[in-house]
Amino acid sequence: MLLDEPQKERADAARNRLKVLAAAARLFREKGVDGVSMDAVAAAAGVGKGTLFRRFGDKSGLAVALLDERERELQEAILTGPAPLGPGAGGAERLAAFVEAYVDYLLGHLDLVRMSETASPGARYRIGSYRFWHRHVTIMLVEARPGCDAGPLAHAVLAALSAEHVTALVAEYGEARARQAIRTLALG
Amino acid sequence: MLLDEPQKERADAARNRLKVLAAAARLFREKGVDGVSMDAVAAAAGVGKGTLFRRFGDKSGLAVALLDERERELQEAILTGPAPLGPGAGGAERLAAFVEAYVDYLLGHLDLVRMSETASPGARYRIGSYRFWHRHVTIMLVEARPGCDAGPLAHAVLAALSAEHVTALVAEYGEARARQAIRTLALG
DNA sequence: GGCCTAAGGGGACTATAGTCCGTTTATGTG
DNA sequence: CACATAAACGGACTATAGTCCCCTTAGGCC
Repeated sequence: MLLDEPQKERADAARNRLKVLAAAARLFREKGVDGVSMDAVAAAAGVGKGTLFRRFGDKSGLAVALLDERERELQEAILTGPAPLGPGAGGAERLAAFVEAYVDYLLGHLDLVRMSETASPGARYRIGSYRFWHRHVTIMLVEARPGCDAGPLAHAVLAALSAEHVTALVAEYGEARARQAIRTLALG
Repeated sequence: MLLDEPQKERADAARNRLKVLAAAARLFREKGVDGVSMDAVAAAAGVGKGTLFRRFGDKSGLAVALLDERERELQEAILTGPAPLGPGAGGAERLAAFVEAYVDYLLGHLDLVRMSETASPGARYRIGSYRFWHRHVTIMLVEARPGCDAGPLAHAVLAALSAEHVTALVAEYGEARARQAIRTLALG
């Protein structure tokens, strides 16, 4: 028994998972996130639709899997990286650093994040990483603004960081001004 | 030529429009907004699918049409009603009154608003009423917080009022605390 | 009233997400 | 190595949003 595989995954399953991720990444790059159907992903990966859905649940699950590595980097940086994003700085400063880093991440993968958040109603709030961001922002807010109702306020901050909202801001004001506006928000 | 019908609508078209709205309102009330297909609406109204889509564009268009009357009431109250919602009060006070009134409207029709905002990607920002709310909030912010970047900030306030976000807040904290949190937000 | 035309009507058709279930296969066990 | 079994596979099937285009009809005009 290998210690780094707590949940055993059958060899063919692992192979197919990699084939699907590679095919999906390539298709999305070539044709854009919209304009690629799940059938097309399955065909390009050389697997059946059943396999695709069994493994990733739905279209947003596929997007989440493709974003996974980038998300983990950001989460690592928050948990154990250098200040001000990581531990060591004050709540307000860490919060500002998080928003900055999250916007970088978001603008680099806007379409994919959008797909992960909007594929099904309420999908955004069920993704594991959303709960991570929410928890982090809540803790930073408690430190930065003692006495505020941090839980709901953290949701509001994240609402301004939703792919849907940021997409609209970028379309209306351009990337630079949109970024500045979001930055201002988190500090206010 | 009737003066209150600037765009002439044929008699059969008007009849069918009313039949569809009545059938949709009934079905949504009986079975919930999810769980009613456009086919079902067309069948219940006794019209073809083509007619349904020709008239309302898509599912979010149907939701918008059903919400139209309530929205217009709120818009009237803002434009010509008594203060503090209508003209006469200061920007901060009017903004708070708007948020309060909007949350009332939203919680009363959460599923329908949600459908109008999420039926297609970016739908929310294309609806006429969104632009009305945005314009109003922007003007109130300019008055309440001179020098702020009011346009993007107004979008952020409205992001916290999206059906998706409010649905999540209500699910997590209950209606009373969610309402209080949103109220606090707009003032902060 | 009869005609003409543009708007309206309707249902077959397409595209796509997601489900179901009979078949295949990887892998542990004797 | 043969076998058992649980997991994985895959493609036919369903549900539903939205499109297309041919047919019907309202209503202006003589």
